[in-house]
Amino acid sequence: MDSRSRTMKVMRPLLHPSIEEITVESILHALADPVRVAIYAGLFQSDCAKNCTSLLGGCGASIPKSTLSQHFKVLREAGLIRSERRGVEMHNTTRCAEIEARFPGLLLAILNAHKLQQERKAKTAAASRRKSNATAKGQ
Amino acid sequence: MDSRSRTMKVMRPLLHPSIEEITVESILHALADPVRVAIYAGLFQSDCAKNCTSLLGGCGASIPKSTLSQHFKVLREAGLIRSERRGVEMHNTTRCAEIEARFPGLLLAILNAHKLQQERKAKTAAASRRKSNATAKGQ
DNA sequence: TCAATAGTTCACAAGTGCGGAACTAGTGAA
DNA sequence: TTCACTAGTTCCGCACTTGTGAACTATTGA
Repeated sequence: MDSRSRTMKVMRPLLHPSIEEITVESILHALADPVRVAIYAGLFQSDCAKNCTSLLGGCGASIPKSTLSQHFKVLREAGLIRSERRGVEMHNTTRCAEIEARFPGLLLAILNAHKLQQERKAKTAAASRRKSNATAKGQ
Repeated sequence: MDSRSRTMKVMRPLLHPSIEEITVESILHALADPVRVAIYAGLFQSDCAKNCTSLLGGCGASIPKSTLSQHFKVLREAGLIRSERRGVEMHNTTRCAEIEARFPGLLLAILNAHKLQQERKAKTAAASRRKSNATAKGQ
């Protein structure tokens, strides 16, 4: 028995569920978080190349890396992404082809709805910005 | 000031978000629970008539009514259903037309994925039942 | 007015999630 | 080999969320 084995935190190998193990519930739960949909949408667009920190900037707010690590874990264990070490950093890819085969249309519908919501949010934000600028000038 | 007003629990009117207030996240969160998708799928199929207890039987396990009430509340406040009192019981209807207009294809994709998963589950359950029957006969 | 039925609210236990600190793991330079 | 650096994970305390029984509201029909 290794004397370190009790206290030592060994990094477990990353878990990826097989396609049969993936459930609708876990997919919906994973994508029910604004940060995680944003991560997933980003991954989906620029497929095949994203590590955690490159998304840190893109997601807007500064998210602690422990939190980000958790988010990636949730996405991974829901079967949405595949992560593998590439040297010092992580390489994340979507498993959208597999999921599309199992649950046709699901991911595209969610991502599309998310996009629509973002566009709408951007539009209303721009409108309220214009409005507050106008009142500022007015004063 | 009503003397009862402090201790008395007044039943608040049921909250229904307007269509603009409905978010993808809240929809996904609401449907990420196996009981709630089952409720929603049941409502969707036999549209325009379901009260809480009629779903109690359909959902399989015996769910406490306080829990069921919470589930309906989550669905309602996510904008997925509309509830109104009809005498002593509750009348729940889906708001699928509204949501379809706002997020096209989302609900159908989720419900379809859920159906696929249920069918698959039923099939594997039947297969394992057959198998255990065969071994029981064998002994 | 009272009993029955349907559903809600409350309180609390149990579970889940966030984020800082401490860690592992890989790399490249001295 | 050793050291510093970077990328990400694990642990743990604390806050928030969820499930459930008990007590309640609301409505109906006798």
